[in-house]
Amino acid sequence: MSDTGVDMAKVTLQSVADEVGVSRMTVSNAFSRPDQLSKDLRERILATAERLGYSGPDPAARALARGRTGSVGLLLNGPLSEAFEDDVSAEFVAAVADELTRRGLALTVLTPPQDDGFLPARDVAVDGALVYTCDPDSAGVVWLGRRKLPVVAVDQDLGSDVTTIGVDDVSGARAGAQHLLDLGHRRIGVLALTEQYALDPPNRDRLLGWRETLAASGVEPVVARTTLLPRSAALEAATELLESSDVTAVLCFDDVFARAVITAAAALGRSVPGDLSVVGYDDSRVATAGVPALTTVRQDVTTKGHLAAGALADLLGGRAASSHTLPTELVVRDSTGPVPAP
Amino acid sequence: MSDTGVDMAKVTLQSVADEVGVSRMTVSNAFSRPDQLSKDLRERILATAERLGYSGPDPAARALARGRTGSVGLLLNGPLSEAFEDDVSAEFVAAVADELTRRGLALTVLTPPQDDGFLPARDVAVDGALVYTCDPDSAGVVWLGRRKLPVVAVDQDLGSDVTTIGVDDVSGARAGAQHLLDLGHRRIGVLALTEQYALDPPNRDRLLGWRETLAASGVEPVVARTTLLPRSAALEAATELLESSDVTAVLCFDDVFARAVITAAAALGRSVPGDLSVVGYDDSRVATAGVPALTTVRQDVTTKGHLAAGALADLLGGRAASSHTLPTELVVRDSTGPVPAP
DNA sequence: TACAAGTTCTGTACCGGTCAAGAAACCAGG
DNA sequence: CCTGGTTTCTTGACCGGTACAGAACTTGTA
Repeated sequence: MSDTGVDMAKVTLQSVADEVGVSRMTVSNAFSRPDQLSKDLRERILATAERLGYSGPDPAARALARGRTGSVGLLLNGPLSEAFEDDVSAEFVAAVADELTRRGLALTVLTPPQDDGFLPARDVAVDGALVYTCDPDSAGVVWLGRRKLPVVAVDQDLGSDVTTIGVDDVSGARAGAQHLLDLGHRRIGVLALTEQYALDPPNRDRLLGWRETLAASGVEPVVARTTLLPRSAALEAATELLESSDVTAVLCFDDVFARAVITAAAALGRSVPGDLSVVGYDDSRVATAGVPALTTVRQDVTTKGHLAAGALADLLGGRAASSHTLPTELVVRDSTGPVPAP
Repeated sequence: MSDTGVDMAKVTLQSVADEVGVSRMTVSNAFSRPDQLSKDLRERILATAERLGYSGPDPAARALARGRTGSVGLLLNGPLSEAFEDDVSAEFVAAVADELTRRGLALTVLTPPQDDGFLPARDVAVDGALVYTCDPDSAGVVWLGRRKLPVVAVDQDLGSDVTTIGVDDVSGARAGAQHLLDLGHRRIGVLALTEQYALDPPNRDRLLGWRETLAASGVEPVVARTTLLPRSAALEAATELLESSDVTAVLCFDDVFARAVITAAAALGRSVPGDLSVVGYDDSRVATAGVPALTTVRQDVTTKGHLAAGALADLLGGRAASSHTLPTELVVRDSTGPVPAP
């Protein structure tokens, strides 16, 4: 009966089964559980399927029947541009995707809702999700909770019952601050994220670490705040910080901000590290890409991504997943030096 | 009967319906088509659902019943690291995700297969896919075809029946080459991707544009090849190019390579643009981030992403989608200058 | 030779929704 | 009071598979 091969009507498991003359279940097994039928019959079924233009079990139907989709969500806050255009986030996403693939899972980006009634965190089929520095009260996080999906939190706290992968930012920040103190700096500036990120753990913890350590030496930092985007914002904030205060060193939320401070300093005729010391954070690409190479606090973002993806995969596989706090390490390069002579 | 609110047994549409005393379909409408029932009843249903801990229709089941998942795939080649850690790709992905969200769609990254039998392009439920510079013969592309999914090709050719969003790289490359010729350069080097990317349209077209234009003036370029990763590869290739030839200018596949050439030149005691002219491509962040600012060929990656996502969304919505070839524009900055005196 | 232990394949019961058409109640106009 | 158009809710079929418990045949083995 079957003719051309590429057909007009929809080709389903059933149609292949009818054509071969076996039960639907057997065809299903031919695709999904090869050990359940004879090699001979299986090949016959696969050949017929090929001829009929059947491309294998429909993923959506399979997802419903099996109860899992083969894809996990990644919940990000803010505009995607922030996540993808930032070196550190991008590296994290890449690491997550790599590890997930290795575990047999795809990655679905659960974008924050925009205009209409479509809310990925509520409406897209995923087996679980990674929550990356999101507001715990945001719609996305709340819906994932309602759906009772397995979740792994990254760089944030979602409660003690949620597996969490984090970085010891407080220690990292402390090390950076102590480094400046050791070099003799006492008038120290800080370039952090705006209040809007007050609860964002990285921002909060780094600020905390700096403040604690500086306070222990009786230093009260001059705090300037800015946003990740637009990129020009950091430069403006840095310029203002340098113009309005007489700090001899600046601790920055990340390496990009550190570069902005260096650029701003240069524009004001001050050189780094001669006239001003600058400490970055992350040890991302830009830390070593420019001149001078940045003194910064290194965190292993790729490992963070691997661990997070692995933990979620474990959870989905019914295995236990443990939380981790990754260490940080001060890397001293060329952007910091002793206090300039008065 | 219902007690605590958070229940043990699975809560389905049916259980909510039973509790309220209406048909299952009515509950479905309460969530998916509010205009199909009285406001009063709808509120009662929603309240009951809330109390029972029902978080709305199951996405997987809905996907099967409706025939669409609400998510589209993005097929990338090579390791994800290449896609996400490259500024240009990252910007593209961000633009795609932004536009998709606006259109009520989520984005699923269809990673290339690794070890086991899991192949996202075949096994993950999506409504359509974006194919971004992939080998047309790769498993991923082939499976998307078998599944007869709506597809939009980006920066590559998948046949005339496939909607394609591309960039006029040939013209862009021509402009870059002509610029060097106009400055008087005759010994010109080229830093392209390795043969493995021979069929990659951007690489192919840029090479073509350079060659054509240079040939028209009787110039045969010195071709060096390298890979995107590891990043150090470009620096090595650039160094070798400069050491083994006496080119006075180099045309680069992208801005990152251009920076590598400049760094290599500096290490060899040659300054840009005094001793050597360098032309980048893309006008990405690194083009203006360092010194000197790069003369480069600008392409609008964000628009490319918006167009691609929009075209796919149109296709899924049953609308026609048209192909586009985006223009390029030579941006002359500080990395090119006249031929140095002999 | 006969019984426990594989293989192979089949039946039936879901998975949790949505669609399209129909029935019941409601309302206005003639 | 009857007719036709709405609004509101229900009915049955279907989306395209998978899980699990047998049934029918082979085998190994005592």
